[in-house]
Amino acid sequence: MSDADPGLLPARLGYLLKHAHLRFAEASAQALAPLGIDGRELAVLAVLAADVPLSQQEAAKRLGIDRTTMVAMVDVLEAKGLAERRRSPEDRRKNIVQLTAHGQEVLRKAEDVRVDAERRFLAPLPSDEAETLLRALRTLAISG
Amino acid sequence: MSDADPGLLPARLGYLLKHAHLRFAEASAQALAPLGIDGRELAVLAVLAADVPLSQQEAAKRLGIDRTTMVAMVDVLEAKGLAERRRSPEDRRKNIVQLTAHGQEVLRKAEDVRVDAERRFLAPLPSDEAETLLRALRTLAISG
DNA sequence: CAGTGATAATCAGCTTAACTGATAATCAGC
DNA sequence: GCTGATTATCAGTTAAGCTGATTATCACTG
Repeated sequence: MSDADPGLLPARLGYLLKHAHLRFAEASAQALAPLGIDGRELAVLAVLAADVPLSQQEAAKRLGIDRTTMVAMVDVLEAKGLAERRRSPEDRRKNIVQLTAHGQEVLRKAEDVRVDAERRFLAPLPSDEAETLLRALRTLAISG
Repeated sequence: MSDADPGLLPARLGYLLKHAHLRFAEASAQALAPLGIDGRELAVLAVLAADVPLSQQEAAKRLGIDRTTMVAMVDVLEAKGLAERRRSPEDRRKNIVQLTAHGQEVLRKAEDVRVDAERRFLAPLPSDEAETLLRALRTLAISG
């Protein structure tokens, strides 16, 4: 979606949140493209890298995404050789999903890329304003 | 999409922007529901209420949405009796879209509802923080 | 004033990201 | 060993947006 003419819209909170997100998502996607993943895949990789190995449904819950969406995400991560399913020995209904060595490597690089993309995206703001933005978003996004 | 467990995610800008937007969109949709419109329709109504009458494509540009999306939006607004198409006398390719009396009435009420929904959504923030948030979002969303 | 190219609205169809609901395998408790 | 819950999966649906083609109209050029 392209950007609107400036007019009455900049006053609308919904518009601002939506377009700030769209802009960041685009910047982030561009930055991650050389690594062959997108922002959603990075988020899944990061969650799967938790100290404790997670089943698909546990990982989905941590990410706030649907169980069926997680199936598709793991499908693509597996196809890219970044993660692997294996049946849990204790509960054979569960798939434990773990990063491959390659997946860990990509995650490491991708986190650097993400941090840098966030820094660049926030660069137009004075640093105290950027901090306040993050704090406010945390309040609003996380059961605020 | 439901919310995630708090964990490493709150640090991620993309996650915060996305979920802040989702939360507000939901609150806004609920608040507007009694008026029979959603946030996108309200935005279109507001743009169409501009002093100068607009063609579909002009309105679409101001909103930053696609021309074909605007066709569908005007379809539903017309079906709800909130707006009307008429051929422009000067350029018969263009549809001038104008609010009906009912559309203006709904717009007036809906703007009050929106302002109130924004106020309530931002209520968890100290007021200086809310102001900074809006300023920062404006910078980031509008060609920042 | 006929012909050519651009522009406005529309339509059909595609894409993406999410969802719901159903199914098969497995587990836990009685 | 049954019965009911839970896991992953699949099929199909929804929503918002897009692209590309079509039709009508306009503006310009010769």
